[in-house]
Formats: sequence, C-alpha cells, structure tokens
Amino acid sequence: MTERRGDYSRAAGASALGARIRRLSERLDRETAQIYAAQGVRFEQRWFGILNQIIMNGPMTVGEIAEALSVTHVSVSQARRALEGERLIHAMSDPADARRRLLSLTPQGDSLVASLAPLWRALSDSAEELNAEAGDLVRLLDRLEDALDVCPWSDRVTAHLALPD
Amino acid sequence: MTERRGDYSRAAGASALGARIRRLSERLDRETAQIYAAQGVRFEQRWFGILNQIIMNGPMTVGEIAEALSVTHVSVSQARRALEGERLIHAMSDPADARRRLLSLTPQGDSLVASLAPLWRALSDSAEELNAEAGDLVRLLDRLEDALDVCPWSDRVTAHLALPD
DNA sequence: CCCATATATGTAGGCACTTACATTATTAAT
DNA sequence: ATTAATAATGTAAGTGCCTACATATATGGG
Repeated sequence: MTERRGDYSRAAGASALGARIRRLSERLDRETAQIYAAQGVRFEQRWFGILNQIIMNGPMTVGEIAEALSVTHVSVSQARRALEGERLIHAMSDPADARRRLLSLTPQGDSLVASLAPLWRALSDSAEELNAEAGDLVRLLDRLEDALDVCPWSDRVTAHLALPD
Repeated sequence: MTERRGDYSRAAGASALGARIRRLSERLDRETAQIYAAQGVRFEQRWFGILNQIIMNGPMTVGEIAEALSVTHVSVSQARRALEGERLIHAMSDPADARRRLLSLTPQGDSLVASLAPLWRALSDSAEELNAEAGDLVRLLDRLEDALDVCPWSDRVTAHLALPD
C-alpha cells in the first residue's frame, strides 16, 4: 500500500515546507496507529509520551511531563484524564504543593507497559532505522529548530515583505 | 521568544522520530498562524492549499484538490464549506458529472488572493531560506517517504518483533 | 498579617486533519 | 434493459494538539 502522493505536494519543494512536514507527521501517526491496531491493542498514541516519562522518572507532575515532552500542560491534563479513565495511572495531589498533581502508574498500568515493552522497543529501533535510511533526518530537524530559534519565521516573513521585489 | 525545548524530545534522537516531526509541524503551523495574525488577516491555514490549487489550475473538483494536496476529500469538503461561508469560493455541480463539485473563486476570493499574494510570496521565499539553513531538509523528507513506500513502518516493526533480542 | 504577583492545572472551544458510513451518479457486466 | 460495481462527495464522530480563560495555591513584599 503506497501512500497517496499528490502532484503538488512534492513538486512544490521547500516552498511547501510546512505542508510537507504536516503530511509526513500525519502519515507517521497513521502508520503507528495501524501498528497498535495490528497488535490488537487499544492504545492512544498520546499516552506513550506520558507513560514513558513516568516509567523513566517515577511519579511526575502534569507540568513536568509537559515540559519534558514539549507540549502544553493542557495536553497532558487531557491525556491524563483518559489514562485515569482506563485506570492506567493514578493522579494525586503533591504533598509538597497542593497545586500539583502527581501522576503515577497503577498496577494495571504497570502490566500494560510491561506487555507493550517489546512493541515499543521495536517501534524505537525501526524509527532509528528509518532515520538512518533518510540520511539522519533528525540532525536536520535539529538544524531547522535552531534556525527558527535564532530567527522566527514571522521575522523572516517581515524581512521579505520589506524587500523590494 | 524561544520555543519550548523539553529535555526528552531532543535527547531521544531518532527513537522519538514521530513525536519530533509532529512537534515541528505544530510549531511551523503556530508560527504561520502568528504571521497571518500579525498581518491582521483572519485566514484559516487549510484554505491556502485549496485556494492555491484553484489559482494555479482554475476551477477544480473536491477530489482533484484532495489528490493534489495529498489529503482526503473530506478535508477538502470541510474547508470548502468554510470558504463558501466566507464567500471566497463558489461550488457548483460539474456539468460533465453530477457527482462532482467544481470549486471556483468568487470575485471576493480573487480580491483576497490578490491582497495576500505578497504575503504568500514572502512565506514561500522564507520557507526556502529555512530549508536551505536546515541543509535541504526536504530532500531527506523525500527519502523518508520513499523508505516508507518501499517498506511500511508496520512491516519494519513486525520484522523487529520477530527478531530474537 | 495582608495584598499583589506568580505558578500549577483545569475547562471550554477551536484547528486541521482522519476513518467509517451514507447517498447519489456513473460505469461495467450480464 | 437491468443489476452490480465503482466513483464522487457529504455527514458524523474522533484524534491530538492548541489558546484563552478560570480557579486554587504558593511566594514575595510592605
């Protein structure tokens, strides 16, 4: 099954950079969802980042996880609700600061994580394989992010708009 | 304003490839939205692809646009509704096939497109600039897509799962 | 102690896409 | 001519994120 490849998207080259990256991101998400489905696992992809952080670091707050994953606290908070609904994690107030919510794995969460470990390892290894086949794409992703850090896209657009044609 | 950079996301390297690409995509979307807002334009980003196709090719059907942009017809259909609501495009049944809907620009759409042309040019030029600074990222995006075409991620995961540890 | 400011997380609604399913028109097969 | 299969697009609901705003708690200054 070859992914849809519109005439325009690839032909446009760098000028359609944003759209290209979005399409690729969506494709990777789709393929990952198919992988979970093929394994007969009902799993929301946004759970992985959160569960993985808790596995690595033990109980964490919403804000800590959000920072580690480079997403907003709202995103974590929403996923947390789903994870709690499935009884995979337990949220409790942090004794040191009543504003904070400490998220930890339940025994059921532990169990699911253990059963998914081989799949996650395979996903990780195959991602590295893909990256290698793509000529170390991640290195260039770093470079693009660094470039945007130095000079945001909006500043670049402003500069171009100020140029005579 | 430097974008949030979580410890985990970059440190994970290629194993977090999917998440990295998603984060970058979302960042680019955010920065683009800021650009439109800074120009005082109320514009939905998903409109660009559709309008651009109609500009380049004249009236097109939902399916043609979807294929050119590598998105589903539903995505185009939904955006089409919004564009019609703003009176930027006009949808009519294709005389050659009553199932098809031909989308064309209204005079108001023409006017908006004309006024946005400098901005779109600046967006395109700065995207190419960013791509160059990132060492021709788009070339590697092509390679990754090609690699996935040849062997989908799910097949790779299956192969890894079958390997002895 | 009291008030102002900062911080942590929740709620509501939106963005741009997707899949599943539905309806209608067209084409192909018998 | 009739039926079955295919194609085009619409509707409904879902995904995973975001921003704006809100509430509660903690911290700092007077």
